[in-house]
Amino acid sequence: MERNTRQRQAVLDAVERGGRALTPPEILALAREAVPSLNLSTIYRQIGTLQEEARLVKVLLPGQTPRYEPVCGQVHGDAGHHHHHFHCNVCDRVFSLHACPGSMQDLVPKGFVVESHEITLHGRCPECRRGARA
Amino acid sequence: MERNTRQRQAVLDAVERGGRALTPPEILALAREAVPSLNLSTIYRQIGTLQEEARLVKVLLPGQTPRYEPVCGQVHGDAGHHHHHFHCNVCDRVFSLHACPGSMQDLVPKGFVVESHEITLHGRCPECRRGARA
DNA sequence: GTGGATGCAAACTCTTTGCACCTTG
DNA sequence: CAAGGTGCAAAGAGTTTGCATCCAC
Repeated sequence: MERNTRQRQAVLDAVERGGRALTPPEILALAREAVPSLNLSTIYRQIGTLQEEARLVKVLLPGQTPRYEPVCGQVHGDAGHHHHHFHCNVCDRVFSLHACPGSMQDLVPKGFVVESHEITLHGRCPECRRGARA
Repeated sequence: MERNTRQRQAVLDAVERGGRALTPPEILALAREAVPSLNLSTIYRQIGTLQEEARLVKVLLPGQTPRYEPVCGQVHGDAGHHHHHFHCNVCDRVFSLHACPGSMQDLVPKGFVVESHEITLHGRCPECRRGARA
């Protein structure tokens, strides 16, 4: 599963051009600019294989449909670089953050062992900060 | 929408007896001990009204189906007390945490405004800390 | 007795799968 | 030319809704 089809290239381009975590329908819309016949199931299948190849990461935010972002969108080339996300309450877009407060071991009562953590921030992105877009 | 039906009582009891955040099917299973005819759609409807009455909170963890916990399971009686959750990687149970690191505004680049945050910790609960249960 | 609640089944949304056709290597 | 990929449509999982019946007040 790594044939270089127009569809595969369109999906990769879309995810990279997006510059942020995209939902499958968002990827479809972007990728259709290159390949109008593109189908949602192809998106899902490519998402699957691209994840296996570690070229894409699934971004899960509480209560939201899964999104996907390219692995090498950041400064560090190492796959799966630890980071968190910001969700804009207005435009519903998701942005990657590069800061992390570090260990959360002090948040838990005695006896619990923290192995990992996820932080999601919600608020307004720069674009939506002004301009009272509902 | 606050009639005291057997079904409503069974759902409330189930959620309180659970002692932790439960999924709709888990609530159904527990509540059926009292009312065997109980239907999943009734669970969902009661979940809805109990949330409106602030007797239940929806607990959303990244990539997990929604769970629900009673509002007054904690020390503070005030509804909707801000808290976070710990997910045990071994037994898959979810525990409430009462600590919070506070504002996360310093995690975001300039221009972003943080209005709220969610933190999910993953690891091992005291019970699963030893005893190599898969 | 009346209006809200329930149970069942159908509708919906999101994702996955089966299958015939098409394309890459 | 063969293996794998694509598009379409149908199947699944989880949640919601329409509707006739039932029951708490």
